[in-house]
Amino acid sequence: MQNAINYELLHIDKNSGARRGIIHTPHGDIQTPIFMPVGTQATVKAMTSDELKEMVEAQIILANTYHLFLRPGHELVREAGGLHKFMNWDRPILTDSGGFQVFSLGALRKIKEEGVEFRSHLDGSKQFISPEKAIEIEEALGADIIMAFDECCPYPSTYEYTKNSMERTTRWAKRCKDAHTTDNQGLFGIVQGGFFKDLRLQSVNDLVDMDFPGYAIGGISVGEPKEEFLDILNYTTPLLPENKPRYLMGVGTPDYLIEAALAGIDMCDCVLPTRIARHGTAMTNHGKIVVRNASYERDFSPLDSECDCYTCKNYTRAYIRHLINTKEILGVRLLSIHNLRFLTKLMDRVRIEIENDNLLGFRDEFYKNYGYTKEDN
RNA sequence: GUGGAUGUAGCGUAGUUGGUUAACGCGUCAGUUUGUGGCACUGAAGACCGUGGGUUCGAGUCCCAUCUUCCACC
Repeated sequence: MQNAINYELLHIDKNSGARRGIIHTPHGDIQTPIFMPVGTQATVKAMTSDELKEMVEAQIILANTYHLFLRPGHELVREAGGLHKFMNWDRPILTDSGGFQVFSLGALRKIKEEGVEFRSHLDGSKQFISPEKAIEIEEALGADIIMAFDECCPYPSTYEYTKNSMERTTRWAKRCKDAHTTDNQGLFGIVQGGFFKDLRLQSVNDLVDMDFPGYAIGGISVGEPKEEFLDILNYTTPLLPENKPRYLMGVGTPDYLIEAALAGIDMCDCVLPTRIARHGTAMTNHGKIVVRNASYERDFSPLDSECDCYTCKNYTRAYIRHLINTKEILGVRLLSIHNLRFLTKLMDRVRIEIENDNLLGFRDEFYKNYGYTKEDN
């Protein structure tokens, strides 16, 4: 079976582990490192496809298996012609498997070897997702990159719990691979093992033996101190094969994205830019600003004077504050455009700095402007 | 003019038979948010309880007067 997903390594930063590359997918190429906006329910909240392409310049977006399975149902999406057609997005899509919901639904689920029993957050009905079921759903959705069904351990978890969970995730990864039938989708394995290096090493080795077209690091950025995040990130990433894409799940903030790239990560995703946009916060080169605060009431300057996005070129902080405080949907849209553009632009810059072997230098410069040190969050 | 209601935070209200720091919603102010369960969550400031007397150990609560606003009647 020919791989749907192929990674082309272009350059490695001489002063760090950072790498510049291209991921070839059935819906086009992705320049890496890349930040991927999250569109859980087949929509990056408040954004049209055209806005994502023209204003944000997103190269790939995410959607979620669990949510689309519950509503509208994967069979309906299949009938619609797959996610790309359904949501009018012709660039690459990645679907998360529902593994994160094993973690985030907490009390609403029961984990067994066979799979996970969920109680639907919508109507309380019992639902069951196994590795085979997750793949069936993901194949119906039709994303370019599909994720194995895993368990994301909470922080902190005991060694024993983490080990059992990680080994089960590995068995599930094998079952996902066996269940996977399509040849136009690349199935990525997910490295677990919590905050224990020997478990991370074991997870990587077991998954690499299965030969996936790409690997993700899951189970970090779940509430741990930044130091522990960096420790596991910098330990785990170099263990992954050089000729496959590496995806760090659930990151994040500008500093985490830069650290991830430095470690040799190619892809990241996070709800943060769109979520904080909906709650009235903007990311800028000088730190985040809570634009709904009174200090911006008469601030007629753009969110970020160095930003070239649609929002910053056309609207002021005072106006966006007014929109957010009056709960006008345009406020959410303008902030979402800005925050997403801010991160895609940040990653554009990261790619250039890698080509110049200067990502470390850029990190220090960025941290200085952003107003925090390497140790801060 | 007569009778009846009404007055508690910026706004709208709750405050049992009188009993510690007068409650709630909205608003205001600030903080949180990392493979989005819900999309919000957490916290703070803000009230001489219309005013003046009185009863009582103690009054937002009871009594008297007065003012405000509203309703009905003349």
